Amino acid sequence: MLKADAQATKTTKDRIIEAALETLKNEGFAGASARAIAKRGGFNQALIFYHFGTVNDLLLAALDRTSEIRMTKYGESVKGVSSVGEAIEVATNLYREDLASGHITVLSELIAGSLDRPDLGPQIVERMEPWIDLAEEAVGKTLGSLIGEAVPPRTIAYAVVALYLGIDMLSHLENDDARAEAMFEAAKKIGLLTQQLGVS
Amino acid sequence: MLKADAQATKTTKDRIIEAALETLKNEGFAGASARAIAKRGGFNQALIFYHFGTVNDLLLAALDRTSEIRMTKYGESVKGVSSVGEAIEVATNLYREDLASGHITVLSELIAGSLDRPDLGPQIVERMEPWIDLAEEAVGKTLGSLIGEAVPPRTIAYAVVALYLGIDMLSHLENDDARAEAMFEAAKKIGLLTQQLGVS
Amino acid sequence: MLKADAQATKTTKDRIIEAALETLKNEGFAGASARAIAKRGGFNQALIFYHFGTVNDLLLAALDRTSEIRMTKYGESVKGVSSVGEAIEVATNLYREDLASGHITVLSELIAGSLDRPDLGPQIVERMEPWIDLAEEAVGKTLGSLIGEAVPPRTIAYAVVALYLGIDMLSHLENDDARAEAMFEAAKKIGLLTQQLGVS
Amino acid sequence: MLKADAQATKTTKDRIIEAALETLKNEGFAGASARAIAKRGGFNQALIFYHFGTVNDLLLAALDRTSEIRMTKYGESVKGVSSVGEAIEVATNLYREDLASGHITVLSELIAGSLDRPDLGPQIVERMEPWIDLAEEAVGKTLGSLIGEAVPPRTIAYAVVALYLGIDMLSHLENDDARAEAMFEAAKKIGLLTQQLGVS
DNA sequence: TATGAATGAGTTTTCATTCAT
DNA sequence: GATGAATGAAAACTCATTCAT
Repeated sequence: MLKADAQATKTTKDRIIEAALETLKNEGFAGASARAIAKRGGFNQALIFYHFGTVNDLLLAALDRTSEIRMTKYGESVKGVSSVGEAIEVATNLYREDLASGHITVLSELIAGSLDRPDLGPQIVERMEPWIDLAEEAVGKTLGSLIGEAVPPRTIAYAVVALYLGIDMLSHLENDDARAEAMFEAAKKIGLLTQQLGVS
Repeated sequence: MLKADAQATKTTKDRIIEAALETLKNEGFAGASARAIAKRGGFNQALIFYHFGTVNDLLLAALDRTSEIRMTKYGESVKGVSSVGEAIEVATNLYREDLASGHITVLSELIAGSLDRPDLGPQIVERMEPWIDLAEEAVGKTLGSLIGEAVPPRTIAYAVVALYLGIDMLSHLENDDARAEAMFEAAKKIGLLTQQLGVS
Repeated sequence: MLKADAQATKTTKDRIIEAALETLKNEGFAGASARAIAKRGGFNQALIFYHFGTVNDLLLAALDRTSEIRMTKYGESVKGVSSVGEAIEVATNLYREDLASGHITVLSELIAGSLDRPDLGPQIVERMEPWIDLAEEAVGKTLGSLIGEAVPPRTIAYAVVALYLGIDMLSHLENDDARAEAMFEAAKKIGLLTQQLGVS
Repeated sequence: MLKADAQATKTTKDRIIEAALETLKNEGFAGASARAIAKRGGFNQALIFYHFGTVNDLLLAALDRTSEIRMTKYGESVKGVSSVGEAIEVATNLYREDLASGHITVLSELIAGSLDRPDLGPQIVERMEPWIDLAEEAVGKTLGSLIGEAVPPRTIAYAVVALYLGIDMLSHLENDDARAEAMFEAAKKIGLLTQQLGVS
């Protein structure tokens, strides 16, 4: 197997994964059938099964891809954070990117779909862990002693992730990110307040 | 048609709606086919189309039913709230009921499914408005001037709803409400802190 | 449900079963797909699943049908048998009918197919029992003391059934029943011989 | 191409044929797809088409292989036979080997499958001839004048082959060779009887 | 009001086979 | 010789929906 071959393989798998991601973002879990994905990607349905075995496995591969990309960006962004204000700014920017790219939508659609396909559940949980770890790290960095003592950072991280999911769903539902923007603006203000008060 | 007939009709519609809710809770949007609903409810598939026209319309009727029930409880609970601490306690209790009853799951499944069936979207939005109104009312009652001036109550209400959705999804995904409980416990502590600090 | 309804139902199921039998006879187990059966019968594929659930279940229903018809004829024919000569004549006639009607072919195709679909096996075994019982009865009636003491009638019955299966397969394979006829002729002669010798 | 190459080729062809035989024995004709065979043998699907052109041709090659092996053993065993008793003993032993090795199963699965793939039929017939010849030879050696005059040995040979096929199918169907054993025991007794009576 | 029957398009997945390398 | 990739057709089965009764 030459390098050219390997690249060709990767390219096809990539095309399939990308088509799966696009389908998930645009038609949701219930619309992400092999046929729909193949049509969107312009390739033969059977290729999905050749390369991924089952639709479920393709969907998980798509989640992996999306997580990986997201994780890289998140990791970089979190590094420089040290205050609540910065954290909120970073979170806002990341969220905007996520909303635009559809990363969270993919996640929320898969979570919703996991009710119908129970074997998806544990695999999604597994793939979310590093993300929550990262959120926890960021929270730990910025949270002062007062709250930090009262509330474990991991719990806050979890709440942040939950909030992200919820905001993304509502934004998609309303086809409008005005409310999301309002929330981030509010978060900014609250962040400033807490800093002034010295709470954090 | 006598009253008895009308009641019989209502009873059948009720059975169908209940079966739809159960199916939505247990198998998700992707699993809520006419066949699956009819099987769960023990009635003929065709009844769904006779009474509701399409599966989509049944699903919306189910959302109506669930919203109505929830709204009644929420309205009652919100009445007596006047402090942040009380609000958090009430919210915690309501959430526990919601998680147990599956109300929010129905909602989040429908929101996720609305990507695949775009005509669902606006109708869900419409049905969510009163709920957000209620949350806004509760927030307005408890939020002090400081934050209240900085952040519109409706935005906070929106965030609360988003958080609810997200927590419910994660709890279902992990098949474990430990983290949700930890969040509510944390909220309680933060509520106490803010009261002590006089922020709210 | 009126009688007309019941009959209409029965008629459709009948048509499906008959199409399945024809397909099994003409295209074998490997060719008896839902599509092929529906095409032969001139009805919608989905009807098979509506009425029988799975293709396997339809195939078993077809075996039931064929067994039932065969059993009736066999039962009548066996009644009047008392000597080896008569038994062989009856067996010859029955075999000719079976070959013409394809009854045994259906059976042998299903047995062959049961290797691929293991759950078919036990259900075929079950359906064969009464047939072996009948053969045993016939053997018991005609076998004299000499052989009868040495060999249990059921074993001979089993051998007869096995021979039937084998002859049918070979006749179909060669698309020629000359050899089967030669065998029955030979059986006749041997029967006469044994009678002359007083063996049976 | 060197001898080493030729051998390598032969080895691969052998591996494919062996995998085909195993698949036929374990999953039947309907389960003997290129994919299933390749998986069982641990080689690439495409090799089947490279070496044999079509799946059908591989299946026939497998039949050739099995026939060849069987023929060698049968030929050796038949040589020493001279009485009915010996013949039955030899036949019993050969059958036991066949059942264990699956030789007859391969044959009966292909015969059953030939209904679906008519071009298989004549080729199987062709491959069976030498086997029937051998059975005829054995029958000729042991059958006395009395029956021998009345019934052509070839007809008896044919019946023996048919019986073998039928017994093998039933044994596989029931997953139990008790009845086959009972038959051979019975054959032994009948053989003794005929010898005592001087029939053969 | 209710239901069993029916259907055409859809679902996931496997099929035999080809092809470029 | 061998292989990974690719494909169009076919597999079993389900979908939402309609219709006659």
